Amino acid sequence: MRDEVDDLVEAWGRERGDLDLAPVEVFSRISRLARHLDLARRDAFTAHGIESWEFDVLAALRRAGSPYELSPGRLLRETLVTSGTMTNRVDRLAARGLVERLPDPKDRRGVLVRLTVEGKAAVDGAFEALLAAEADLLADLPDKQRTQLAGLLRSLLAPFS
Amino acid sequence: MRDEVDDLVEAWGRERGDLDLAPVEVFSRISRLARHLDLARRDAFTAHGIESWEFDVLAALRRAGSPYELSPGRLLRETLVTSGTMTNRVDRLAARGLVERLPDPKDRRGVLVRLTVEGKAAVDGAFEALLAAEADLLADLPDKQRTQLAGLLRSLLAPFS
DNA sequence: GTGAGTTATCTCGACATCAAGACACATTCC
DNA sequence: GGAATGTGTCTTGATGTCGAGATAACTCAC
Repeated sequence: MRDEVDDLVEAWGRERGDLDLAPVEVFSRISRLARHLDLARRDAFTAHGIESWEFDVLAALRRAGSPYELSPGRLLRETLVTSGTMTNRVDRLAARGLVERLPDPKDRRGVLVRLTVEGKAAVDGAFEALLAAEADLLADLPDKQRTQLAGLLRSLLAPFS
Repeated sequence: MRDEVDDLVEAWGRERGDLDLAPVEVFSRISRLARHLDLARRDAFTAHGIESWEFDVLAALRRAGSPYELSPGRLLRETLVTSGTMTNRVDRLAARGLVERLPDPKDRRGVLVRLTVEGKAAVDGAFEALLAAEADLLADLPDKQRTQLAGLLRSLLAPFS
């Protein structure tokens, strides 16, 4: 079975036969899979009326557990965006009624972002759709190989933690 | 060895123990690795005075082989951006002297974008730096496992081609 | 050849993001 | 208690991208 990256490596090999292209075989596939996954996510979420960036924020709140509250600062560290972006995102999510802003009782500078009942329903539905879409992409890979793949990816990712 | 995704899966498991989170073990790692790789690319390219988007365009031209010419349309299909973006990118690359625009002798509507000598030198240097950075990320993974990983990723990616 | 439909590129307005800085409040140390 | 420093959030301006539309030129059937 051949994929896009085999073509890419072949083209580079023709032009730069002096270089060891083994890293490309791994990382170019990771980049491309990430791009395809983004599209699959977008589709799965669109069916539930939310967008990817909305899911990222709502999911962080959902994972925090009841009462589903986090500070904007914590949210931006979880989602790896800047503070300006997070202000904008929370504004729009609040306008849609999926989250609400509360004053932090412990710190008068602070704010807490809390998932509403509607927000919880939205993120739960979207997450189930995402899992279904991802399971689909994995359908052809036997369990044993999937586990092996997860393990290999973990050892690449672990140094970053 | 534990990574960020183990924490993520654990958190979801606490909240949604009813769901099979196996797909997350694969795809969340792929997304995160892609993000880390982007940062590593940025660093490697910065040392050579170019940016990631510049590399994407220059590399497509470089891979095409001598005389290093492609149409804007072909370039946007290779790099997956829209036409407005490509016009902007070619403008800026031409202003920096890394590419030049030529009329297409075969089609008077058309334009060819050609790598200059400076552009070729820039992309070759940047590609070597990228390979070195990627090889670094793979340093701890034995050859055999790297090959195995590439193979598993290929079987995930192949359906998209 | 002429006209309809297609293809290639560029232009332009809208928008989300980023990065830097402003502002308010907390905390610490003297 | 008061000054200096730290922390948390929001505001602002610049930038790159997208997407729709405009223009020019090609192709093919008649």
